[in-house]
Amino acid sequence: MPKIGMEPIRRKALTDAAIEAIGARGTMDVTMSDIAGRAGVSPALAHHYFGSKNQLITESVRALLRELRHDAEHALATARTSRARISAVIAVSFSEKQFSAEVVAAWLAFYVDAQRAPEIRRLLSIYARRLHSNLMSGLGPLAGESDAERIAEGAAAMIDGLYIRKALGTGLARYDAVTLVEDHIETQLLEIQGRTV
Amino acid sequence: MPKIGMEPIRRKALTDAAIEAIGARGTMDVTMSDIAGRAGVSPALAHHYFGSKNQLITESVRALLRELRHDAEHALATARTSRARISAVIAVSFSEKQFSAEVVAAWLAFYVDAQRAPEIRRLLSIYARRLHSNLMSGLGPLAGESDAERIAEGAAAMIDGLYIRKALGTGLARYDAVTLVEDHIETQLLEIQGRTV
DNA sequence: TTTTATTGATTGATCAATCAATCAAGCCTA
DNA sequence: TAGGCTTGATTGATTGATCAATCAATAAAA
Repeated sequence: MPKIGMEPIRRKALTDAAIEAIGARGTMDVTMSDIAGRAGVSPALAHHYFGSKNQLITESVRALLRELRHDAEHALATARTSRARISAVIAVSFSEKQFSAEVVAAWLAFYVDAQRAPEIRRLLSIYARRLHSNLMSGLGPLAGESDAERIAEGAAAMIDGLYIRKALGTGLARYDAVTLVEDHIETQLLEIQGRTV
Repeated sequence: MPKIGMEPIRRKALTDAAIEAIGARGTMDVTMSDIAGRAGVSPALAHHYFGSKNQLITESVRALLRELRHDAEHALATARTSRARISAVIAVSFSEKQFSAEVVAAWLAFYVDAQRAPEIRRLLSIYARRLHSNLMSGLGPLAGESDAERIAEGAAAMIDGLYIRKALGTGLARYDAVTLVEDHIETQLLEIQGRTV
């Protein structure tokens, strides 16, 4: 059984399993046993590779963020206009993968864990800044500095809020969520035009 | 020491202490010891009055929501116009008390706990519906049915999102948060007027 | 003396973390 | 190329700490 070069395979399986477990329970309090079981290994092996539960969790968040960044970069790369960039950012935020009940639940759990673990907080702050700057990359050319900032801030808050509501089960469907954010931005941009024309 | 009629006093002290403890740690994993200590009693007494940790937590959420409803009702009662009703709802959501780091952290922790405890989920759903209907009480007279619904949905999501960001420490100040939501609603209402006039 | 308030001590369960032991692959050397 | 040596992979069992929950006991009203 023991083949060489297992490390990267096990690490990936374990971080995936951690997000899966946290998403399924909707809470941070999953056991190493549960996570390891989902990854098909013993709890002891998880400790062997990650040293502690905390480090496994941190690596899992890092992996989730990496994936999200990858998706965002890809979506932005294929957008031709500023307006299209904005829509791309929104579409990624509400993509099937990211807006699933499981991932949203894990996401929310991580937000709470950030209160305790500074490294998690740091990672989530990076996500918040990235969402903001991605929105700004589309809004910048379409509005003045302060207007763009304000619109981005509102849109980002709305996106996060729609996530929470999804986690609670009272949330909107993906399509409606996208429409709501798009409408907010569209209306704000229209109002700016009306002001200058 | 043992005086008669202590029960209501202890219950209040314990639910207050629970929110305080959860807010301070930013997590649901506070011990009965910690909560009881803050209330100045022994852990055993907390069990005596509430039966279990779960019930104490549930009662604490109920108390928090009761307070929020009370504030909202009071603010709405003194609002003269529809527009003032909207502002009143926003003002309560971002009142000094509700938007403090501690309460926001507790709030977020409860959202996560809702995944596990159906009763908590039920209570938070009630809050979400109430926020929505409070907003609608002001928006209803100012816009058509479907427009009002849409604007309320967006505003509610934005409010929740601003809460999350506050919890993460990257959030806006109270004044800026209020301004952002007010601006969203104002701009949406203007756009509707422009459409019909 | 019955009832209410209150606690210290104990129990039992749950877990993260550690450790010693096993097992198989490559690798070196005679 | 056969036989040992090393190293990475893996686990079962154990430890130690933490807590919720229980209980028996005490103390003061009424």
